[in-house]
Amino acid sequence: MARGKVQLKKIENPVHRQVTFCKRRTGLFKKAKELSVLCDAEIGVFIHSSQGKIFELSTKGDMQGLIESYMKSTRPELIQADQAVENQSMHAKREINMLNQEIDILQKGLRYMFGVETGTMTLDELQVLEKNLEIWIYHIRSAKMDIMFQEIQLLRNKEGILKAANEYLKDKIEENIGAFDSVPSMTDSSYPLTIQNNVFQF
Amino acid sequence: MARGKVQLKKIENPVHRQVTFCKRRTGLFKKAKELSVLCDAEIGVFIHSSQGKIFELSTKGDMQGLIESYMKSTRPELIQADQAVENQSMHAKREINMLNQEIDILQKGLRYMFGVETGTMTLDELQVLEKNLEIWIYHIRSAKMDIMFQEIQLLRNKEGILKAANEYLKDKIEENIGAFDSVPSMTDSSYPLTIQNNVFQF
DNA sequence: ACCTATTAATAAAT
DNA sequence: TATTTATTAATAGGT
Repeated sequence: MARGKVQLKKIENPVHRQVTFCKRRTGLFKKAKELSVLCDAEIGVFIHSSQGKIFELSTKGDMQGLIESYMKSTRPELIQADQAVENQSMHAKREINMLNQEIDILQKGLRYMFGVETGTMTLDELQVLEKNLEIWIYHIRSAKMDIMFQEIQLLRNKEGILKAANEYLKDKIEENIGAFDSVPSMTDSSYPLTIQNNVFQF
Repeated sequence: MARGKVQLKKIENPVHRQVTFCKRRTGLFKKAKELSVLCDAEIGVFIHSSQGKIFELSTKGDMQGLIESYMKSTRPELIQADQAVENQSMHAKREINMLNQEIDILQKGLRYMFGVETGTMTLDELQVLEKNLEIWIYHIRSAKMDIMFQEIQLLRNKEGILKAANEYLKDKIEENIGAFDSVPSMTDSSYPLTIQNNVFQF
């Protein structure tokens, strides 16, 4: 637009190029500002020059905010990813806390077990520990009782089944006395004569 | 720039404004592209129209990359913050791993102490555990006894010292009966009449 | 969307 | 880098 058309290709003369860059950059920014004002738009422009310099214009506030709102409207998934990372971080911290607590408990338990602590423990602490152990023993005895009771029930059931089987067999034998060909074969397992091994695995 | 100057203020007529927006936006992008080609620059432009639409131009690759390199050169601290978050995340994961390993070890130790898995214990295992706990309680009671015995000894010693002090004082008084000027002064602390408080802190 | 009178931008010279 | 000026490019308003 002046004293000769310009070819749309890189200006080879570096001085010439630098001058044009400066002028047109100013012009571009001016145009951007005009457009922003005339049409009530928010515009961000950034230019990386071939010499590594950066020039920027943002018509509303700072470029950062403009970029952010640009990102929000064009790449919402990035924002979500960011939030996901933060959530992950929070979750990790909570998990670390939980694990540390668990370790505390386990360490305390081990120290108790090894008796390492009894040397440096006060009378009161030993008292508390003794109490805890007594409670623990109480729970263990309860568990033992439960198991034993279950086993007794199981044995009673087995006893009932066996008795019924015996009754059945006795009846059969009486029914068929003197008629050997109608005795039930051994492959008839409706009433088991043997108890599965695992029944006795207490 | 044609058929009359333009005032540098928002165009009130919406139709007119929209037309101008369209024309000048095209012009701005064209100028940006020209500048990019002529002067070998990388340019990013984004426009938020008043109607909420977004128009963008990036002369090299996609806007995302342009924004990223823009961020890198203008706000390196943001990139660092980002890396810090990632480092934190990595670190948290490593810490969780370490803690989990520690828990494994501790659990193994506990299991070893009990000689069993705590989850599904059999009657026999419970029996062993109960025995262990009883032994443990026995040790704790021994420790308690030791402490109490030591305290009794301490008290006996204190008693001895006090008795000796009393004897000494009695002798002194008898020695010096009727000669009040030679009674030991209260500042003489060779034989304490008072016992330090902490002696009684059992 | 196209036309064109007019303004704005700017290339080259200084 | 700033100014000048001849020239081109952009575009406001009308169709």
